[in-house]
Amino acid sequence: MTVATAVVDWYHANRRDLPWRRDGFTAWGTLVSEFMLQQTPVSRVIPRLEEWLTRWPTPADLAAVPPGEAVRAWQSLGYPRRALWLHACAVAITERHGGVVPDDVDALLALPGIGDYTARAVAVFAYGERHPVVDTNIRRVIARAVDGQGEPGPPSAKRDLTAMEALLPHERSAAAAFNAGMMELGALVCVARTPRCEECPVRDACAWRLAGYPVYEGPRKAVQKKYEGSDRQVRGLILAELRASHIPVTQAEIDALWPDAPQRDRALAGLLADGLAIAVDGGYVLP
DNA sequence: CATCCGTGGTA
DNA sequence: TTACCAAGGAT
Repeated sequence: MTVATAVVDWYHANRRDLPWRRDGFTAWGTLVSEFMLQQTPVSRVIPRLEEWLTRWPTPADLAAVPPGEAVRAWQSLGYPRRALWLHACAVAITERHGGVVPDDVDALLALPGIGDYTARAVAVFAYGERHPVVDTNIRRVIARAVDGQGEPGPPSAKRDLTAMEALLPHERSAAAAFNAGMMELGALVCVARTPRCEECPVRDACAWRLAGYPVYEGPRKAVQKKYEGSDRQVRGLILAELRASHIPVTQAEIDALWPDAPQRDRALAGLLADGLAIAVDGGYVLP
């Protein structure tokens, strides 16, 4: 049995019942879910996703409201620029693609907020196209099972896609199941901290296991800066105030949110530059 | 290629 | 408590 077959069989027996895997889930739903899942865990995405798709069941529905409504409905999913990009995406799909989510990777890549991962994920999971998909889970599984390393090195789109392509089944539905299965394997079994190798469908072929689990010696990932006291935190505080208010938030109210004036000004300027806030008479509002 | 961009859960 | 981690993308 090949690695691909083992992963596909395991996936069919162990896949979680997630909203975006339901029968009849739309391509638009897939696109929204992929935006939300960019760096945000599944458990936090599910409730927001249901709300969004109930309120905006098609791209045209979202495109018809101001972008600030998207930012507000994003709530605390984090990285709120994604809400802005998703709204811009809905506008572009409505204007350029007749309201239909494209199935072509290059057309998807041309949309705001869609990069290499999301473009392929939509083409594969919404439309069943045959492409390799590479996300953080798959990079880790390949690093271990194929390369015999405990952690993936720095991302390299060409190398990662080549590695995935080499394993990808030819038949479209099998290829889609393999992509999903590799992601699910990385999410449930081949996890970052304490992998559950005894449950792994490819343990007998895993290069990392066969090599005796060598400790990773390559370049370390850049450490994420502390959130407490960061510009990100201040931006978050200001944006939460804008989301909560339906009238302009005054400069005085913003001043009360954070004591360090230069940092506060920097955060507000950043929000304005990103289009997450706009200055109006009497203060600041969502776009 | 490195850095910036939120927020919350977990070991 | 701190540090790491989570279906990335833009610049």
